[in-house]
Amino acid sequence: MKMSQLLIPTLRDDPGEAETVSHRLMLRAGLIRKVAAGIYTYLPLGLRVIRKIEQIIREEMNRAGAQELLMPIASPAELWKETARWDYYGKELLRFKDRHERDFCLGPTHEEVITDLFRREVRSYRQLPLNFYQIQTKFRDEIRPRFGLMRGREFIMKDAYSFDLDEAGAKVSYQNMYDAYTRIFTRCGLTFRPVEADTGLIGGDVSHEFMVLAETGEATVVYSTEGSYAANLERAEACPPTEADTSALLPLTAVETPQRRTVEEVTAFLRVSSRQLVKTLLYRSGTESVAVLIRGDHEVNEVKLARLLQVTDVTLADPDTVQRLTGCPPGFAGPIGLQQVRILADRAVEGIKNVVVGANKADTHYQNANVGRDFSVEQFADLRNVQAGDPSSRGPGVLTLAKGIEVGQVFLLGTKYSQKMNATILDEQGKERLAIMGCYGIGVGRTAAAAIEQHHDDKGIIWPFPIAPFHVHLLTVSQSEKTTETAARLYPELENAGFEVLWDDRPDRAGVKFNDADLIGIPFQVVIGDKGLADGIVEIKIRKGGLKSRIAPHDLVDHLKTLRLEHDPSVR
RNA sequence: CGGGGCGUAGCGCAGCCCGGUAGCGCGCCUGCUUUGGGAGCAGGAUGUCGGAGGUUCAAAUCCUCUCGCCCCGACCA
Repeated sequence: MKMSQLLIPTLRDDPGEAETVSHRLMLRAGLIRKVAAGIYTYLPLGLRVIRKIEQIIREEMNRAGAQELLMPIASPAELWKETARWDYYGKELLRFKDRHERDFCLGPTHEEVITDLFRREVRSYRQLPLNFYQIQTKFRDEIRPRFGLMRGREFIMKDAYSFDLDEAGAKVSYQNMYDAYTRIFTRCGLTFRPVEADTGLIGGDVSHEFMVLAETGEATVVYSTEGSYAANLERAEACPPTEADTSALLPLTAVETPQRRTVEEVTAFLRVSSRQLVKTLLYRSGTESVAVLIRGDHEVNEVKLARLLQVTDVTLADPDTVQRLTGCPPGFAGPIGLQQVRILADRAVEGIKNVVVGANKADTHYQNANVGRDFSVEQFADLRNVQAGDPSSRGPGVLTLAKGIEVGQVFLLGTKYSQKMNATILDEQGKERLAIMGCYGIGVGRTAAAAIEQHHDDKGIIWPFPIAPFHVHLLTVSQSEKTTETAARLYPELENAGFEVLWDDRPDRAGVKFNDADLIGIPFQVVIGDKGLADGIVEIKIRKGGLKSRIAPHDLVDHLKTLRLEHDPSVR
């Protein structure tokens, strides 16, 4: 295509609204424009990238035996009420009424709609397994959309749903999708890592997230230095302490700790290690309050706590609630004499002796408090975030933390939706059985953003070949007839050889074209100008690495074909 | 939801404190020259100064309300 005829509004200055690399470059390279917070138009160049990623997804989903369909964006409240997610989903679900005052929402995900389809249309186990997918616009009214396509409110998602007769079959379907995702992200040129994940609002039993490792990632990934264990921090299991504290129990003593509230202040004041302090945090979930005991150098993992309590979320109690439950202001809560609430504790608290705890009295702590002797704990559980250097809970090695962008997630749902919506099928004995489901999502725009996060330099984007908007950026750097004629001859030759070519035929100066080309990041740049033609050559620059070579025009196509073998895995 | 910041030409910004009727750079349009890493000269167009209300002879500027956007946080006692 000719650049003079495409809307590619590149920007010379960084737009003020963008901070992260991918957001900035997507705006500067003319891929997207914002319409409202978290809502974007995909410009021609951006859409080509999106379509490339979608195509890879389609090919791999089809190869995995999934079938494509397309569900509506708007869905009626009735379906969501069947699963109770009409209430559960909260403000993220964008609701509206039609002209008859009937409730609708914009689909943030499509378990309800697909399960409804399934229960109406599928009767027999003979039709299973089934896997449906769509690539479609989703809407989630996020609390804080940010970073361009990374966390939008409206975004393109590939979602797939599998239906099996039994657990074993569902596991095969799950693994099948796991493998397809691995192929998809590999083909997109991403460095990623599948990690064990929490299931959140979608629900279910088993889940993995596909994380692209990048500093700007919003998720924290935990992985073992030597073993294969990897998990989202929300999920990562902490090992119980291995060494038991064998110290003799010392007598409990109350000490004054005026104005010392935080772990730092109290431990500094009492000159003890933060490992010798046990903090008492009060949490609320719905109507219930619980106290959580955690070692001073650890952090509570609220996802783990919520799962233990079997609720969707927990929040730290506000100061008034703390005052009411403990009789003291925040900073001095402790387990000794604490009434009215259940006391839960992280496993790391179980074996330590002679600890510092709050005294439930302003400006006072206890020293040498001991579990069993001075207070009791209803249940010990894994309730903390793992830390770098902790031993891996499975396999060898210690844990390392890194930031990651979640580009895909797979869930084994079990019967969560089929049960609520009564999606049954007849088995060999003619008995009705609930379908076992799985669901599988990929953020298409986020995948593009993640690719930029991983592949860029200070000049601009460096697209991996398979998802680049074009393969070859043809730059004519003179306006002479000779140059134009050469380009006009090479352009169709390249296209006939299977290259997608963007020809910068604009009457701008060379510098402008070079800078735009580097910004846009098409893998191969071909420079045609009078200087080169006088020597009988055109120039090739590989965007990644910047390697330049000079080549006779009639050898260009063959040479690029050879280069493509190196850069495009799909032609290997 | 809480905190902070920002809304002035397509983009990046100045002007605001101290009121006097809007400016700079880039981009855009015309012409000439130039033409291999963001050209030069000359001429030109473009703003309801986010919106509403108020104060004033006079408001981008002061006051009140409101909308939008960006960033951080959402309580670790």
